[in-house]
Amino acid sequence: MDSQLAAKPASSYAVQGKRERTKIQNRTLILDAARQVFAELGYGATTVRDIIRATPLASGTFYNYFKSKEEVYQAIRDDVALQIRPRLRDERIKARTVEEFISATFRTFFEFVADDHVNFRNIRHIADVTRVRMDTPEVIAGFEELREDIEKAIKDGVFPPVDADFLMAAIVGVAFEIAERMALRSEPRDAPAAAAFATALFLGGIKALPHSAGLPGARDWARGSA
Amino acid sequence: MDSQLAAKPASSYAVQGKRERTKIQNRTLILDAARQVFAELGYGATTVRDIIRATPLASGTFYNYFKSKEEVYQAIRDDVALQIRPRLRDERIKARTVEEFISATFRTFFEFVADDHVNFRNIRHIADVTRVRMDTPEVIAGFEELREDIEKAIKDGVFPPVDADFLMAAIVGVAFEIAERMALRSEPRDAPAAAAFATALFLGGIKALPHSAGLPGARDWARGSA
DNA sequence: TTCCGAAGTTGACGGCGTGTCATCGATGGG
DNA sequence: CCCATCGATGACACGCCGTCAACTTCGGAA
Repeated sequence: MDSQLAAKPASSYAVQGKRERTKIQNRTLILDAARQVFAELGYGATTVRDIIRATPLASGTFYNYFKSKEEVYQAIRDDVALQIRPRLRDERIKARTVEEFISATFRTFFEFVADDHVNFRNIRHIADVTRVRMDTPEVIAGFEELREDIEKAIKDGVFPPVDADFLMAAIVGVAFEIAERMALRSEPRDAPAAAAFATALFLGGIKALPHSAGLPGARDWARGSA
Repeated sequence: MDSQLAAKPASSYAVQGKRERTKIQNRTLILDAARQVFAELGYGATTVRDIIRATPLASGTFYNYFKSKEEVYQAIRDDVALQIRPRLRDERIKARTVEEFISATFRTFFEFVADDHVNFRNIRHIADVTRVRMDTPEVIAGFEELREDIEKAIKDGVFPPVDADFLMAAIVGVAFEIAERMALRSEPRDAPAAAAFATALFLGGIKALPHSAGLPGARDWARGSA
């Protein structure tokens, strides 16, 4: 999307023209302001105007970078997803046992969340009472990576033949919901405790899961395509 | 659309004054229109004006019943929560074993979701790509009921002494996430399969959970009160 | 039956956020 | 040094928001 790979010929690698630099700077300006304002007002109450007002830019400029506040939010979430997905995948690929697979997944996730003081915590702490969770396509892609890795682990005999789709959903649900509870508890965040809990739950649980030999009906995840 | 029912005195017992009847009717009119419009446009894109336009009422009337579209949404969600909470609680109170507790919880929940063609499915099927989940106070109260019941079960020796808060979060996370996957799969909804999966996971998992004798740090759920 | 105060509905209005676009200043290749 | 192009700017037209004075309807009292 953005990127420094403008690949001029043999140029030194970071000194783009002023045009490109301002572009990156403005985008960053908007994203930082958005994080700030989302945290202050909550996602729902925030307007595009609130965001640009927290910026030296003019209102029209916003629309050169994003179509709406939703898109800004997605960009922020996608940032996080793109940071954490490779780490998770690396850990899972290394796993040779169920224990390693599950434990690495949860440890990585909860450590990341506990360390992340910018995105996760602030944005989810919405004003008033209602909670909101929004999964962007990039995040959903992370879920599907997890499912694929589970399917591969089953094929390799690391996992018993369970319903990979449901297992993925269960892991995701537990990860997010416990992360929320962990964040609610007083500082400092005890990521290892959260990881230990979730890991134990699944290690014990997976053994007990129904072995779906043929995965009846589990193959047809209705693709989003309407 | 009314008229000859003017007969007041000798009528059956539920015929309140016209004032009260219209009030109920208007509220219902708005809620039904909202369900409709949310399903059509998605929650985010819907405006209060869209809702009243799907109604014979004037825009000002809306605000005699709700403060905002958020409040309408909450009312819809709360309806669902208030329907399902007593059922869940009844089932859990009857439980004499871990197995009964977990199994009843998931069966009740997934059956409810599978049967509910009005609220759950339509509203959650937001346009485009992003998914949204919003928990109203009434829903959150349901979560806390579950936690209380777990705590009671621990005290009664039905459950091992685990972290009730995390266990509640895990159950909630799995329930919602698997419900979503179940809804994505092709008709008909296989609630028993979903319930079987989730139940097995937790039955196996709870045995393996760390026995938090003193629940270090688990006592201080930061209350929402700011 | 008639009357009147209270309850509730109506839609126009001022204020604000939205997304667009003509204008203009800055940039950088020739 | 010049000027074509890129992108920032902010005014504008439009629509939604929440309010409120005027009006309609209801129902109790005489």
